[in-house]
Amino acid sequence: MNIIEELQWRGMIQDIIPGTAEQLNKEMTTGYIGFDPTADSLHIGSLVPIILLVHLQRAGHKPVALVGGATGMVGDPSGKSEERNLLDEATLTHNQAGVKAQLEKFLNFDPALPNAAVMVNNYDWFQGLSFLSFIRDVGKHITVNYMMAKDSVKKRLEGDNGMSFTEFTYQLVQGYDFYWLYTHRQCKLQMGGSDQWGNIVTGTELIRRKGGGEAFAFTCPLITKADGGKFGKTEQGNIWLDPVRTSPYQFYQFWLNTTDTDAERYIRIFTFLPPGEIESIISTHHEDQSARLLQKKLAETVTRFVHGEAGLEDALATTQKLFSKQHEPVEQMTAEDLASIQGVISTTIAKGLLEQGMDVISLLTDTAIFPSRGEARKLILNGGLSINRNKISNPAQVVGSNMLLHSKYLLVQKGKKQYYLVTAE
RNA sequence: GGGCAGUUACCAGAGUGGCCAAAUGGGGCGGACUGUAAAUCCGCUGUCUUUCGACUUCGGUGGUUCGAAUCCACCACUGCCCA
Repeated sequence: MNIIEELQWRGMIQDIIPGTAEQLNKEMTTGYIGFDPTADSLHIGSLVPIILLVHLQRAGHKPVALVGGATGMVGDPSGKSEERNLLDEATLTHNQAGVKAQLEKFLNFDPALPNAAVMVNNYDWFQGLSFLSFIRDVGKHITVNYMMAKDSVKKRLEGDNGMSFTEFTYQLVQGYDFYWLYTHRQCKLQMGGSDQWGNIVTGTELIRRKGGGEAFAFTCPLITKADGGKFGKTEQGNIWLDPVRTSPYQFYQFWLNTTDTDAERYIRIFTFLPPGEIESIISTHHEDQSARLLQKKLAETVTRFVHGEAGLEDALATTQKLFSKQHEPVEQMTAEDLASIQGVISTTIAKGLLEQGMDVISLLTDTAIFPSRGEARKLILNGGLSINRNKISNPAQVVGSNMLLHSKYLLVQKGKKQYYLVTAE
């Protein structure tokens, strides 16, 4: 299986320019993907492009990770129904640094390698480029008709939010990136999400018209959920790659909660397990779906990839403590068990308050487990709240220090899966 | 510059003087059932309050009125069309 065949098997190729596979078989090829610095951490959605670059490098090609310092200033209209807000320069600089630091963990930048990964920032070549020379040297080669035919543009013209000139220009800006990398770094391949196809093709077009060169590209389908919901979102918000924002435990839980149908697709996309192994895991899973072997393997593998062995161990240990003996009394957990729970949202409360006894609702809002008293009350009335695995059904319930486990902890559950550890101090 | 339309809760979108904390749908959260799955059914979804109820909200600011999301004036923003 060559790299393209493998990626096809994994369901990671949506559109592809003819000749791409041949180019990759022919010689070591430099390929790039752009990352937008819209936040100071990448999230799970960016994992796919990262994985594409890793596949590329594993196949012996040279990956280039482009941080979009310049494109981030413009705003990509692809897939957006509204004009984006522009980020200020300070935020962008900060975000670029964060994104860069994360990318460094996944690719091998060792300069001794012939196909060492490289990181570039398109701000470097845009910063000195004047508006006039851009429209003369770049804009001249692409017609407005061509640009308007793009889906991302068409949608916005049809919708009622309009589109600024700035966003309209985006595809040229990104197209120029490809051209620049083609001429300066012999980069012949661009990859990306399928929403990038239009931008990518503008790049290959520019390379062809302006330099008479040939460039290649393919895109990966956007990751969806079987139920049509947004991928990568939970009650807590986005799933980030930064362990400070999303702990390894929460990250692991995200994957573990994947539905059966999604898990079969995800394990191909998000892990590097060889096809044979994936097929055998899937068939074992079909024999006994309740064992959730597939989800466990997926969660384990992806967590290890992103957070390393130590992060995975924390995630597994916490999962074990919280879910494996769910029906046993919580008193069996030792103080060490509780103290070492990693990654669960934890808060503190003054011990004095508990000694006097406080009502549950105040406890829940004081610890920020709930933003409002009404919401806490409603959840209790709906039967969704437990403390120390005992359901609380009375909103007026008083919590005293006698409820503290090892005279220090309270294990609060919002629903079945969301745990909070409250420490009295 | 001119004309027209619009701005409502997380989103979409009703409401056009009191019955409006504001229909409906989606999303979200919770419960039951399960396998920390799916499907299904049920509840909740502005803040405070055990309940009654009180308070803040319908782009902004003023005004008319006993009473405004609803009427008027001005401002801001957005879209469409004409120049």
